[in-house]
Amino acid sequence: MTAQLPVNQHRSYARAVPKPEVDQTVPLQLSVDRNSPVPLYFQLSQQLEAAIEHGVLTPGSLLGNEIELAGRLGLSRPTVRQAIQSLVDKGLLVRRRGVGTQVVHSQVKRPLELSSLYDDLEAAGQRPATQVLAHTHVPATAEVAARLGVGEGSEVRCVERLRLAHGEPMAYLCNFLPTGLLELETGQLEATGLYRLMRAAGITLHSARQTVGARAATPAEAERLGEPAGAPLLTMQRITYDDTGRAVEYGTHTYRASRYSFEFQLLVRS
Amino acid sequence: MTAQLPVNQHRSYARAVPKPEVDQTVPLQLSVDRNSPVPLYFQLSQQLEAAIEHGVLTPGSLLGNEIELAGRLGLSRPTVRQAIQSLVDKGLLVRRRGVGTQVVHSQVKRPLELSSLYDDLEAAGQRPATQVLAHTHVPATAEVAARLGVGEGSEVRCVERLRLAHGEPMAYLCNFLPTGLLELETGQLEATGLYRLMRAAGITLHSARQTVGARAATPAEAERLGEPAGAPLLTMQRITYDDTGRAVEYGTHTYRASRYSFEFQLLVRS
DNA sequence: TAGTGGTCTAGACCACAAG
DNA sequence: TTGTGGTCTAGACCACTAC
Repeated sequence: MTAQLPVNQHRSYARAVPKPEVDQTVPLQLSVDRNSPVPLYFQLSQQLEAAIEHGVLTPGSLLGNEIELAGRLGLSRPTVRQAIQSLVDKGLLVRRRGVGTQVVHSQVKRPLELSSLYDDLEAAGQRPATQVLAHTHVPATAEVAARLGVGEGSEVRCVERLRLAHGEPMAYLCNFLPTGLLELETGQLEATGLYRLMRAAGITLHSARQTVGARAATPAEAERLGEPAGAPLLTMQRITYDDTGRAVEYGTHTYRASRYSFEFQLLVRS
Repeated sequence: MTAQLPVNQHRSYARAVPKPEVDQTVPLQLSVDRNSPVPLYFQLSQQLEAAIEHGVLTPGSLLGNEIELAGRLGLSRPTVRQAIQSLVDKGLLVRRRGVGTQVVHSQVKRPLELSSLYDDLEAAGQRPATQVLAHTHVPATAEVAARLGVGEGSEVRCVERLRLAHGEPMAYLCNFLPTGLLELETGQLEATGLYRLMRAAGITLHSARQTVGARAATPAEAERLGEPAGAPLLTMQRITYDDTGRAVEYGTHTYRASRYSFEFQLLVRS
């Protein structure tokens, strides 16, 4: 099924509260395949997202109203709304009652993801490497037990790693995991990131609580990361939960502040 | 309208992949007021959220199925689904096809909000105060112009503030705003936070891009914040956008790492 | 096989914004 | 007044899970 969607372009102008102004209409090719196993609303939202990404739907442009769009595609209005809503949730579209649905103006990227240092480095073309400094089972200290929700003194897995990029140390990672959660080989830990291994083991990561701070490096930390003594370090502690709410990982990480910073996109909850 | 909702309690046990186990049933009081202007799905989601918050719905417990719940409350299934979905989006519930809807196990708090240092301090009972060090209009440097999406050299508002708690400096805040966006009195800036003033001026904050890092304090910065020279500082840069996608604020902040850290909750996008 | 959530329809009425 | 999104209904069929 295929439809030509007229898109009303909007040219913004300097003003405290800009009003939408309709300038022209651009045809937008949309279609859904009812024989596909992909849900119809998802097909539509992906096409709209691609159109926004590729600039076919320009920032500020108005989508046609939902009823007409549904009619053109042969879908019901709730289905079209579901597609649009998913993009509103991603921050790509804004709805205004009595006005319409507009493409957001800014270069909004992705909402914050549960970031993996390994993936971040790889995406930045930094060729990450990992040295496993220690991989043991230890009794949980009071702090670790509280974070992981296990009994104090019960056995937990402890992994200490040094993450490098281009052969230079970037961060020191210390992680604790409940025993029995997954099999972990030291070789695997040197080849990829912890989150990938957990996902591959069938663990569905759901949420995490993070604390980011800074402090001066101790002599041992400075030595480990190749920084001068007293250099500023970026610190991150994180507890990660799976979809049943169990804590599946507690980590204490220190990053060379001269080499790394956290960047993320926030959406204001409405 | 009132209904008794039976809740199947779930007792978890140590296991790599825990299965739900039904132990007992707890009645849950739910009702909706059809004469209220508050949407029905919202009334329901608020009551469910309160029940989770207060421990009436315990972590791991199963909600009854959607059809039955709809019948008990005299609502349609899509309305009940909308209520449940909003809590799933908040990370409070998890749905599993063929199983049911469960309360998440962990102490998941709020998803990440666009944080305001002023509000954070106030919520922590720290009695925040602000010193306005400068409040001027200046030509935009290339960096500020790029961040705010205005022409280089065009006039922008510049605000420099020192944020204190209990009379102690906590952070140095330097912000740039497009001119004409809102009226700002120095007195207002000393009484509350910038975000509150922007919201009060009718600006709908929508998203922000943040970078968090660390570095050693310069002598001037150390002096300003009452830290020794070379002390580690936590730095944050932020561009905030409104719902039309315009950049409405660009800020460069430095925090005393000994006094402040960022804490936030992440939900893994699914 | 039975029960669950996932998806979808074809309507309806209302609240809000704009002209 | 007109048009938009916001909410709601009463069904339907399907996919997945557990027994």
